[in-house]
Amino acid sequence: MNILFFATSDFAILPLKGLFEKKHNISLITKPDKPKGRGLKIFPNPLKLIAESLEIRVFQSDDILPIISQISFDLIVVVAYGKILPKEIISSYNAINLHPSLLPKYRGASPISWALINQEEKTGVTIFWMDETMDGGDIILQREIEISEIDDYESLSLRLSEIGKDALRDAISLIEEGKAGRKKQEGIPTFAPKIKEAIELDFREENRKIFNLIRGVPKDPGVWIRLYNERIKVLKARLSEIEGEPLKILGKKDKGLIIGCGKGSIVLDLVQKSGKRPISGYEFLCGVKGKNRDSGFGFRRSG
RNA sequence: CGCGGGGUGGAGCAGUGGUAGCUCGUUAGGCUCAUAACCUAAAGGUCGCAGGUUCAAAUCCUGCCCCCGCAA
Repeated sequence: MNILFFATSDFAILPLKGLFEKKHNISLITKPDKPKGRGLKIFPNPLKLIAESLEIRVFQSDDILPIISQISFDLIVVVAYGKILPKEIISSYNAINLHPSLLPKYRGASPISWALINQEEKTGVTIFWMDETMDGGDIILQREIEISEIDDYESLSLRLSEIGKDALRDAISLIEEGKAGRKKQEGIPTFAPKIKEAIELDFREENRKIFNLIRGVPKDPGVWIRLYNERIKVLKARLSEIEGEPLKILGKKDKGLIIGCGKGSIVLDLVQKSGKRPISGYEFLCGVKGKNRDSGFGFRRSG
């Protein structure tokens, strides 16, 4: 099948490879490389690099209408493209979308994060026919997976990307065989807006709630706390049942630091100060001790 | 030229011109009650690299390399 593949983020890498392995004839349309990061340099789009290594045709432009008119294809496939497709395209061609949630739950840009933040027990992927609504089209198929205690944004993204790859291949097979259905979305839609800014954690909250934010928000933009007047990014953490005052250091577990919450506590396994590389909670404590040696912070022996 | 922080013994940090320190770890010993938090002692550093200023530089100046936070 001749497929016009719209995708931009890493989430689409496996699905793209999956279609390639199925010998589909693919053309990739991806967003242009823009200056980003420190120094505003231009970094190559990883998806583009992979497509090029597979000798897939790549088109990079925001102005897609002229591109489409010069390509012949049977189906549009959209996976984490990062832009809304023009209505005239959706209404003129068959277009399907791979979305990492069990629609109609978590329509929008950050379904994986919000499933974790809201402590869902399961999530999944949906392949649906695109229409003018946002993620509201009729469903071809869905696949479910369980969310585990140790899942974080990265691990869940990877797993969803893996089953998304299979689901997409199966959906396209169904379309080729003329067996692809159109099932209306059932249930109350919920929305998963993009998380644009780093989130400051409030340790007066219950540990569970804090933990869900730490695991659910992607590293960019990430979550942080203020400790000893420094902005500390929290990269990895676990739940702990030890009780204590919010933000108080209660102990050490492995290399992590146990911090009290409004209820229960959290083990900070990996943190990062501004301008520094990531370190364990324990390493963080070593430096703090030196700096606050005389300022009465709570690491001194209580006798 | 988007804004900014940093490279100091194994780890995390302090130290802004005059004998290189802290916490942890390590090693040896003591004690044995110790959620990270007992006591004593020891080992361990060409202070990112190269030049310069100075009687004297981790500390000031110049160039280079490397790491990172924010913002977009």
